[in-house]
Amino acid sequence: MAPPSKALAAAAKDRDQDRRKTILRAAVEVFARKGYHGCRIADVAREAGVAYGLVYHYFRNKEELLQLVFEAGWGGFVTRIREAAEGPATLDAKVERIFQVAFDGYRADPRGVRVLVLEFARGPGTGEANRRGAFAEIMQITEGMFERARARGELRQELDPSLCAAMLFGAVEMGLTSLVMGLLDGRDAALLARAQSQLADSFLHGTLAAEDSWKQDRSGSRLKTVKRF
Amino acid sequence: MAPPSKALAAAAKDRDQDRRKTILRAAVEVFARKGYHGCRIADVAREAGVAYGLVYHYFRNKEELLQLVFEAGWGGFVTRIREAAEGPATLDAKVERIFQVAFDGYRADPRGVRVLVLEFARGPGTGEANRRGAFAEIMQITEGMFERARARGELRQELDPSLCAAMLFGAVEMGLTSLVMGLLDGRDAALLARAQSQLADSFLHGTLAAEDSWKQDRSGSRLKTVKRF
DNA sequence: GGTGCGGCTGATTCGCGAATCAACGGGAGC
DNA sequence: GCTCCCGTTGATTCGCGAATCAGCCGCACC
Repeated sequence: MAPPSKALAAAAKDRDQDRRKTILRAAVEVFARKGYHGCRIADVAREAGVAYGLVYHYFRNKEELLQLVFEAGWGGFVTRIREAAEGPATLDAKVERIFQVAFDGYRADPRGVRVLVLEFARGPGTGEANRRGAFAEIMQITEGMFERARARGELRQELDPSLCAAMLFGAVEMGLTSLVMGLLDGRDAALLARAQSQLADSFLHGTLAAEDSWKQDRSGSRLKTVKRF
Repeated sequence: MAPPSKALAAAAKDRDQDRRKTILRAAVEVFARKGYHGCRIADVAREAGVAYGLVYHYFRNKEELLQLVFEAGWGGFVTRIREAAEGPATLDAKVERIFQVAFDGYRADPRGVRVLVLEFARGPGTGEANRRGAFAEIMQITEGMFERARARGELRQELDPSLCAAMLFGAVEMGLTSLVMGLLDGRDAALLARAQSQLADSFLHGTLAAEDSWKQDRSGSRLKTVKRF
């Protein structure tokens, strides 16, 4: 064993990290329940079961708390999305994987996703730049994915990759928003799975380049193909 | 002419309404620029060129200001969406019309749309109930549209109308968010038109029931049609 | 048992901004 | 020209909540 003082220091460090985790967890909880602007530091402290002042012992201020919650959740998400988007798989597999990642995130930590969705891209305040950057980053990754797919002929030639990215994340975000707002029941696992696969499927069959006969059906003028019956 | 006192009263009422309009306009401007929480009443007053206290002469408090901005913008939007969704037109015409309505709104008043998009569906605070209700309302209208379309065979049978509604508004909202966040250049009219038509087109060809041969291609198991090449 | 240290506490301070209100002024009516 | 009314003003009040800080335990070490 190491000298007692060392062992103690290590233990202390562990407890320190535990405290940080506890408080961050509490922050997620409270932000999810009342929103960033709708809660007080006191609420976070109470939720964590610690004294008011201790929050300031571990974190500089309220904004840093939000920032860290944000980074923790978003960072993992971006990593997974990047993995999904940059492999050698086909476009449809990648898109399905992206929906999978998003919904798995929700399954694992609905509160955390709630904070990300609700406080995301929110109006000016410290950290706006960060979040705008985070948003831009993921759009860029996805845009790249669509660009490469288009070059390979997997994506319809006439589609703009950046708009595809916008639409993809629109579908993801609104799907999650429906959960977060309670319009869909997030506890119903079957419903979740169904939503995930349907969103991916609907998205894909609108953007995947056709590989068979009906391709020329739409390669012409795309807009205003109004058909009555 | 009416007696002078009557005429004056009318004129006064007009000026009153003008003031209200001016202040509301200023509020939209300031909310768009700094966000609801990021601005002071003083900012609104300065923008409107009136004294601080006058804002309170015309409006009960800051929240009422946001509420009215919200109602003005959202009310018109809902009305137009309802008109679009409830006519006898085909589903694809309706969907195109919905994108048209959303983008026209942006063209007419980007600031107003920015406030709606950024402050919309935001974390708890007064008016949450209102906004959740507004959100639910438009989802419901759209869901109804998809349900009827499905009954008529215009929508793929296996799709859930409420998820279609979520996806549609996801596409709309994220398209507008891209504009609002500056990822797309909102001043480029051609780009706007292109975005509008592409989003509608991509959405439709993923959800419209196929009317010709390739239908059976996808009416079977929808998920995981991974094709390598 | 004493001592010193550091994690922890929460009453206090401080600043900000929403909301108030007493007074002002300019125009209408006499 | 005088007066009264009311839209308008902005200094002031008030409450809230972020951030501070002066100590208070409890524990390790002696």
